[in-house]
Amino acid sequence: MIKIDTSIYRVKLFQKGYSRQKCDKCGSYFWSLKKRDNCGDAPCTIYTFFNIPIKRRYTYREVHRLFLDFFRRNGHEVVEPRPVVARWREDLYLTIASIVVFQPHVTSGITPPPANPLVIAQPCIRLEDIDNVGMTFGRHLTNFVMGGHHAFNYPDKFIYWTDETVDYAKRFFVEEIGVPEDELTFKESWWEGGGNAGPCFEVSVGGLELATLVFMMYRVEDGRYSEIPIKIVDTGYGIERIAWLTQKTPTAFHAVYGSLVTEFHRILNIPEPPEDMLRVAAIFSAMLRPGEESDIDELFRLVANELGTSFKEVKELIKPAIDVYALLDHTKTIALMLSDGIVPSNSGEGYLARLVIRRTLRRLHRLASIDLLPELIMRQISYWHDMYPQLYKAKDRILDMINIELEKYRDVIRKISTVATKFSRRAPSLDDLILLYDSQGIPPDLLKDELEKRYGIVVKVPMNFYSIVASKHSRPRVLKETEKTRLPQDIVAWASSFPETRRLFHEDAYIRRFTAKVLGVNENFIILDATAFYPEGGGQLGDKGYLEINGRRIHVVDTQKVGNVIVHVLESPLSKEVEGQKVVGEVDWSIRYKRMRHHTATHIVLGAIRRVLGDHVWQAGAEKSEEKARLDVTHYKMPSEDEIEKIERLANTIVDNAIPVRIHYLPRNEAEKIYGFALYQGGVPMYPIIRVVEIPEWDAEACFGTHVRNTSEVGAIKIINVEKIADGIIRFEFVASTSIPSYVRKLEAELNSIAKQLNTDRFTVRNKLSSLLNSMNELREILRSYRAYFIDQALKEISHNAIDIEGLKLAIYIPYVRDRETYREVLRRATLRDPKLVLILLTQEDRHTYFEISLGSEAVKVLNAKDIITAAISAGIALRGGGKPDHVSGITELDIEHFSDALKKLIISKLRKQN
RNA sequence: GGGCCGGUAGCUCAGCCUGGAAGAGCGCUCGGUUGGCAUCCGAGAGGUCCCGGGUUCAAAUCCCGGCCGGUCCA
Repeated sequence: MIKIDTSIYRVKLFQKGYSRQKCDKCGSYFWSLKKRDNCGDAPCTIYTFFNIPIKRRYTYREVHRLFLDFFRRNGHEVVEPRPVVARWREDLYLTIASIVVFQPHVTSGITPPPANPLVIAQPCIRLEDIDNVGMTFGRHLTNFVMGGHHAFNYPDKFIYWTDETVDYAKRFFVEEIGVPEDELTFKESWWEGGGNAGPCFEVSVGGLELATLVFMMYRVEDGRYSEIPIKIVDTGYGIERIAWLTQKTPTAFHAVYGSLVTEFHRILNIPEPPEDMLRVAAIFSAMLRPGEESDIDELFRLVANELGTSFKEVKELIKPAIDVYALLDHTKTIALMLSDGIVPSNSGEGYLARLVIRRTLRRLHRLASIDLLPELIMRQISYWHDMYPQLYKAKDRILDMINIELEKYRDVIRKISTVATKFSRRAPSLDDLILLYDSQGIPPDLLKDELEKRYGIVVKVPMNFYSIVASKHSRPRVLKETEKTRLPQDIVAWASSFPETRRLFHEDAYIRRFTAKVLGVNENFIILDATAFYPEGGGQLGDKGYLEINGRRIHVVDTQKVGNVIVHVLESPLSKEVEGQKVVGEVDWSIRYKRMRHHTATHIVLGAIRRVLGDHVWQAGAEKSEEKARLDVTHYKMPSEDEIEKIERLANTIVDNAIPVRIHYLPRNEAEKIYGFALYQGGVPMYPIIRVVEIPEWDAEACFGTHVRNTSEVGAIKIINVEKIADGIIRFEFVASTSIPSYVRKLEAELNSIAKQLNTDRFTVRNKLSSLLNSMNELREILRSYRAYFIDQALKEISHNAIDIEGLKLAIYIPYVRDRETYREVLRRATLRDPKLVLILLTQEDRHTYFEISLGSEAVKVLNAKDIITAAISAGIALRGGGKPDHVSGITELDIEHFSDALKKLIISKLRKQN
């Protein structure tokens, strides 16, 4: 934070009897009508709001309405809330605050706000404090509605600033909610987030922070602060907390979830704690410091003291109730995330959904049964259907996804029992536990329970286990993939100094030949004042073709863009002298036209997939080349053959219907209003005006690419491959138009070459193959009997040739078939049959002799095969090898005859020495 | 996006650290035992140790690259 002029906190309201005071506990400065010891915010105080008289009780929904109405009456336009998945942001997955709705386009000045000033009640999801939810009786939640009134002050247009903002807060709380004014405290503070910062007030009543009033006025870059031209009033009112304040229920969960609290208790078969106990606990819960888990026991102790009961009784009643509160919160968050189109996955935003689901299942598993999850979610869906109609609409899909996640979790539970047997003797170390959680998702507490139950083994799981795990992971930036250029750094810098290139391909996608002026040349990169060459973007590759300069023809091998400047990549460097001259360019039309058709085909296919699989389908990546198109989408399971066929058929219907493709330019706010955020399938453009490519009543996307005029030009669409590339992401590959024959030709060529290898034609290849397989099986049978016969003969030969030496038998075996599997079998059987046998196998290989020596079980007692090798080496024989006492193998430079003689001598002398 | 774990018989997995003749249980086939319910005994079939390179006399095992699955973190 930077040193700021604290006079910004001296707003007009405070002249009416407020005084600036310092908190005894945290040392912060705050403003209040009344003299106080502390800042009035948890954890500096316990909750006293239960004793503050408030005009009346308001339900959660009433507070919601009251908030919007108050600011509407005071000149703010009500703006519709957005999904909890931040589709319009490249750098954030979830909507974590109301201001997120206006970042970065409005806050950076690219787009005007939809209204100014405005008010919004934005559902938000924040997962940072997920472990504290429940424990703090509702101070922490993973989902909440942030009421925000915002004003954007431009240098030439001032709306309002600190005085009015603080005054609105006072009036809302005092006049609308009915809080006695002397109970309000305004704490001076500092806010930072999302690259912006500014001073703020935290508004509290009786220990409960109800609103934050931020005056966003700095940009933060590398720790440096600079003032921004747009000064933004960014406020956040906690609708849940305000409802809690007026209702004075023991917890915020009672105020928000009403009858669901009792329902959840009943379904989970967990008794509700007596209200007086709960209330005492709630009052002290203000002092809980999140993250300090020992605090929770301290809380139970305080409550037990206050009520004169035992610690044990308090803990046994309150602890399970805390779990119920967490489940109330988590199940609603899950429903919201899934209904807004998140698909659970092991990476990307889908992981965030899985994270909440896994935490919920872990708790359910410990408390009751994971099978209850679908029912709990269903209760949330029906309880909230008035505020969130999308929940009910997505009901079937939500349950489908939940059931898939349940099945995955059951796998984990099954794994626990397998893993537990590994630790039947030895308790797992901390490292073991971390490895198991990290790599297999096995929660340590569940393994601990299993081991204690089954083997009585005591396992210690440290309190801060999960933070130990988290600290083991590196943390790269939270950025989604941003558009990257394939140009060298210095070329990017060079190119950005040029004016915007006129985009002829947008004026008319069918322009192939054009005239333009050369603005700049740098080695083999060239920039023109206008071009019909499409630069890579939106998954469509950069154009190829050629430029004619002074009668010379130079190939363009690629086209890229740097901001609004288009850079042509030439095959060879060009002299700077051509700058200022006229050139004629021609786009390689055969490639470009195929790409255009694949691009339009991609929009058609996406529309078809969304209709067949559902609205949760979102583009996760795409590439369009001349030979095929690739489209990755979010979906929770592999589509069936049926669904794929349906998609293909539907897509081709759109082609056959010959629908004109419309392209229009719309201001961002208007485009979003008409088409929704589904516009941003391929990414979010950073422009005030959006280029919308629309296939009427089928698909509309913000898109930079070139498209055909009419869907019929796509010709036809053939899906050629569908695969799961990550959990929750399905890849579709398809070909369109005149690329289909080349695809078919490739298939034919493949089939023909197979047929040719099988010495047949492609129509009889199947028969040929099955007859080949048959004869292979027959041969295998015949081979088996030959091997048996061969082994039998070899065994006879060996026992016939074996000579007696010093109480053992020695045989040399030189197989005349090169079949390792067979002569290994000979070695094994021979030594098994005759325990006194020492069997030497020798074969001649390219440049050396390969040998194996096998000993029977009796022979091993007097002779070690490894010793034979060492003895041979010390006798000067060049050989390399090794093995076990009863079997060695190796190679030698000696030929078979000399080597076998030498070995024989060595073995005999060795045995003699021993006797 | 990054880290970690795994891929061996139809299934569940051991073996890998420390290289040396591919294993167990279940299932399957056959024979016996048993009135039946996960009966018992014996015999047998079943393998691209994920794929491709490398190191080595020798690779399921060690090294490199890839594919597939899982999982954690952002």
